[in-house]
Amino acid sequence: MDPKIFYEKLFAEFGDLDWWPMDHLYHKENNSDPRFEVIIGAILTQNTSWSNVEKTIDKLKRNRVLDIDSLASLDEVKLKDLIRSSGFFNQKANRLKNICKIFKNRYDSNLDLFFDNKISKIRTELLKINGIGPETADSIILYAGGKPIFVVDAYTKRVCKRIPFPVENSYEDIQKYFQSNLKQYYKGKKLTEVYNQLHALIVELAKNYCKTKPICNNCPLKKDCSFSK
DNA sequence: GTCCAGGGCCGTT
DNA sequence: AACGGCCATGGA
Repeated sequence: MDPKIFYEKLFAEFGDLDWWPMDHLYHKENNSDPRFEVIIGAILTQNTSWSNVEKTIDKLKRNRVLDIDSLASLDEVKLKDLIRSSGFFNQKANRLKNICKIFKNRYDSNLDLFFDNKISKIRTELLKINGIGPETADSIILYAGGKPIFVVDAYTKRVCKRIPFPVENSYEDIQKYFQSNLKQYYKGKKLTEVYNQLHALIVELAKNYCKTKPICNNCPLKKDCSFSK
């Protein structure tokens, strides 16, 4: 299936989502850096529903520790308790503290310094950090850094396998496939928005139709998909 | 009670 | 390189 048709059919079904997983965070009164909230959210939401993460983010805010320096120095046992609702709290607490220490020590707690680099350098840097794999790194680059990179998640892989698209089911291959195609089709448009939008559309598709147990009946891609046949 | 959620790490083959 | 076990809570 042509990625452009794919994009357009999903857009026709779900519309302009202007989807941003941490959207609500931007409209609440708080004096913290929204980019940092995105980074923390990206770690916390690993294999975890966002509703569970919201509780944690709110808790961190209420305790006024949702900033690099506070989390870097916060007692780990206390942190585990604060993030409990996000699951995997032992490893996540450890990883969060480690990440904050890195931003504090290497970038003087200044995210401008960190994001003021080329995407490839930022990505390499992120992937070296314990607890940050490809999807988390790319989410941080796209949503916190506002830089154009296409995020591949479990939903994307599932959909790619079922349609199917002519790519191997590896992260990098799928990412390159969509990036090169979308770049070509949407010259002139802001790639950050295109990648953001397509990811949002895929999530909607996967949540509503392309579930673990797919509901193919009214799927907008029924005619294009080989899975249900 | 069971399933699943927008992963990543580590040990084993 | 690929795969399985593991980590943990909360909502459907």
